Amino acid sequence: MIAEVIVDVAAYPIDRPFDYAVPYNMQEVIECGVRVKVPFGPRKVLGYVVQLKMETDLDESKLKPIDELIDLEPVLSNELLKLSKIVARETLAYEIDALQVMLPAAMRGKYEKFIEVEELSEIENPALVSLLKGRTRMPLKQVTDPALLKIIKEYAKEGIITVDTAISQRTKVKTVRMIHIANAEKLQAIDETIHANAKKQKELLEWLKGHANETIVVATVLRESSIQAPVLKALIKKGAAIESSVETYREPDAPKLRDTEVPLNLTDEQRSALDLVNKSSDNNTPETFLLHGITGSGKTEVYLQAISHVLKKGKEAIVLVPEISLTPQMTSRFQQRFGSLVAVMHSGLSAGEKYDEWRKIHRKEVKVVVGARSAIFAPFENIGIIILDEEHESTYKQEDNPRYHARDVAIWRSEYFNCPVILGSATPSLESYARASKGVYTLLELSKRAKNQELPSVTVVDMREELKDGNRSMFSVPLAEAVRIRLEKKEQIVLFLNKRGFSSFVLCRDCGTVVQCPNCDISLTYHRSNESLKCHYCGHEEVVPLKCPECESEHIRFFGTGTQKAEEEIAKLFPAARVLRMDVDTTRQKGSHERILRKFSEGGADILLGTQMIAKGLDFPNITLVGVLAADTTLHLADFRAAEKTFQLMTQVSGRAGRHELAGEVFIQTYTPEHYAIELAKTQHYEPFYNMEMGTRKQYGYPPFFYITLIQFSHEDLMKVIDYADKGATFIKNSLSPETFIIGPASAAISRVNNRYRYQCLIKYKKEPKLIETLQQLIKMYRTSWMKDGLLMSVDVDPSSIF
DNA sequence: AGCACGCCGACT
DNA sequence: GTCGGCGTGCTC
Repeated sequence: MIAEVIVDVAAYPIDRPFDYAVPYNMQEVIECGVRVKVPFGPRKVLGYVVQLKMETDLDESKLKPIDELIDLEPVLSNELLKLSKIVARETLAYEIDALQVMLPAAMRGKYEKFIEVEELSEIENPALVSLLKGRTRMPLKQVTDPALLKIIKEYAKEGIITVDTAISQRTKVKTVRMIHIANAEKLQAIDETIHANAKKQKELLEWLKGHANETIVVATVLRESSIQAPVLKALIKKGAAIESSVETYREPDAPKLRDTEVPLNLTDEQRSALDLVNKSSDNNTPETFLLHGITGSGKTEVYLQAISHVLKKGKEAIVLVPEISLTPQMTSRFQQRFGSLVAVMHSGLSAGEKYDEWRKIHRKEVKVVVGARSAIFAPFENIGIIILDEEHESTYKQEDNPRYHARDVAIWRSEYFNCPVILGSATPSLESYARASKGVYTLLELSKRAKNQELPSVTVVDMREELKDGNRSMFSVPLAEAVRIRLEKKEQIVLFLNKRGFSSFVLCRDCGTVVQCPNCDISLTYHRSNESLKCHYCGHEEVVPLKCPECESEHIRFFGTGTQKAEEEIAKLFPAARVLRMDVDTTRQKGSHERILRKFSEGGADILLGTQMIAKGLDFPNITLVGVLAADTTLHLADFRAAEKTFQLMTQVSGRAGRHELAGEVFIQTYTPEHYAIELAKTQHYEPFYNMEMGTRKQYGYPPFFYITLIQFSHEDLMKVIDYADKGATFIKNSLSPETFIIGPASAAISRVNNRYRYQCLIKYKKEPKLIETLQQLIKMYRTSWMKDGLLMSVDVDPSSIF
């Protein structure tokens, strides 16, 4: 028997299956989808069995045998193996990367070299003898002296020492030690053999007698009997109990309320949406629905009941949410409805916890997984529904290899399992809404809020007028007044500012110099906490200059605002207000996210000030005012999705206000109130924005009218990057159809990062059957020759941003 | 990617 | 004379 194995080596010529002989003793147990340890050249590596066969094109006597089976059961189903091939091809990634992304990081191979000595007496070197301490096997990394390494090499040549690579998981299965206590007669018999002096043993034995035939965790036994471990050990030796290790899970410590929530009554709109989804699931059709529901319209309830429906049929469900909204508020709702049938996967879990959640899914102990992007690869084998909440979020696109989009994977899996997909959003991506309009997806509309509350009233404040009136604060007069009123009424306020830190740049008022990063083509950001200037791209950090580095003027000023500065200004304007700041800097610690939100929900603060991360999912009854301090920050990015992102953000943020009994009010401060993304966010009507934005996209040839692929080049040498970018663009031009547009190559928006010059090239196409093949050839040229010259190139099919 | 093999300068 | 520098080439 022969196994095709994809080995854990990400390199161009290795990106294909290698054939291995399956030793006789493995033939009965080996299956596709198990991990194996195989010899590869002079070393041992981890690999995935992707195919079993009886014949090979190679000289069969040259095949090496598989060294070891790492799994007895497949960790990847045939469906996932098939999917990995597609993901690798469509995203132009290595197949090994596509395989690894489907499994928790804990299961990736950890390699450790060991030296093994057959006959210790043959080792004469005293340093090595003392290091071995009588062991015949020790980790090679314990040898630090380079001279000794050389000696080991020599011993290895002579065959006295062998070097062996151990491959293990990064994180092990957690086990607890348990004992099974013998029956009463046996305990009595042992009792009679124990000497009367052994008081502690007698004491423990009495305790054990009270628990005859039971299986108990060792730690519990010791605690409850107040006896030390050695005593128990002695009794185990005498046969009073049998000790064993039992696999267990690391329980994420989030408080779990289970099975306590019941389905809510549905509105007519929710009901008809649910009926359509259930019908498609009953008919086993792989239909994709776009659930377009305004904020507060109760999309989650539709998800919950659609899941209920498929669970009743014995099928499983995957729910994806953006990482940022994977708050306890969201996940506990699923746990309350489905109890212990839910596994949760998010970045806050440790590697071990993620691994445990994965094992629960793999063993079919749960039926629902709620998680971020990578949960789309949950190892279910009978999926009944897949849901992507906030489907427009760019976090569904992975930014490194394999650059897959969870939405594409969801649709592929739904076709395999013949089940529906729900894409849910208040502000769908243009791509999805366009597909729904064309009938590719089925559009479901929720146009009313579930509790019939009014949408909050939105006021756009023109900050140019404020400036003219002499208000140079970051709070306009109307917003400041509104804040003051809420503070008086003891209602809560959310303030949104899409920029962390303090100031965005440092400018000399005499010569106009902006302090730049020495390695990148970008200005430095001022951080108040340690009085430094930082580059957010390469990590460069320097002290704040007191004089302009160009003209030595002392008139240096900080411009732009971040959350840190906003916090200070609030303190000045409203000294009595209690403020909670929530951004990357205040949520770095594990659990701080939850802590801040809990404090706010318990009324521990009046104002929640934050970035992106407060835009979604918050649902607190007492929030009646939302203020967007600067709506323009996302609007002027050099990206075709800038307007869409801004509209989505404004709508999402506004949706935080007045979700319950109290009416909500929203203020949006901007320097460009006439821009349609802001103008139309006022009414929070999606359709007019969609129509407007579609016009722009059509005019400039962007998605959804064209597909796009972005190719980025970078090199330390400006001339070389231009040269290679030209070569690449020319190659693509010559290979693709004449209807396809090649934009560039042109310098990237940030033309230099970390001392590397950046160029990029955009491919726009409507239909391009040869795209993947062409890109494969381009990558081949890059990997076989250009890379050696110091070039870095990346290919991103359907990039989330071209910035 | 690693690792071994192989062919040329500065040291015991 | 040897140790070791990293160029080149292969991995079932």
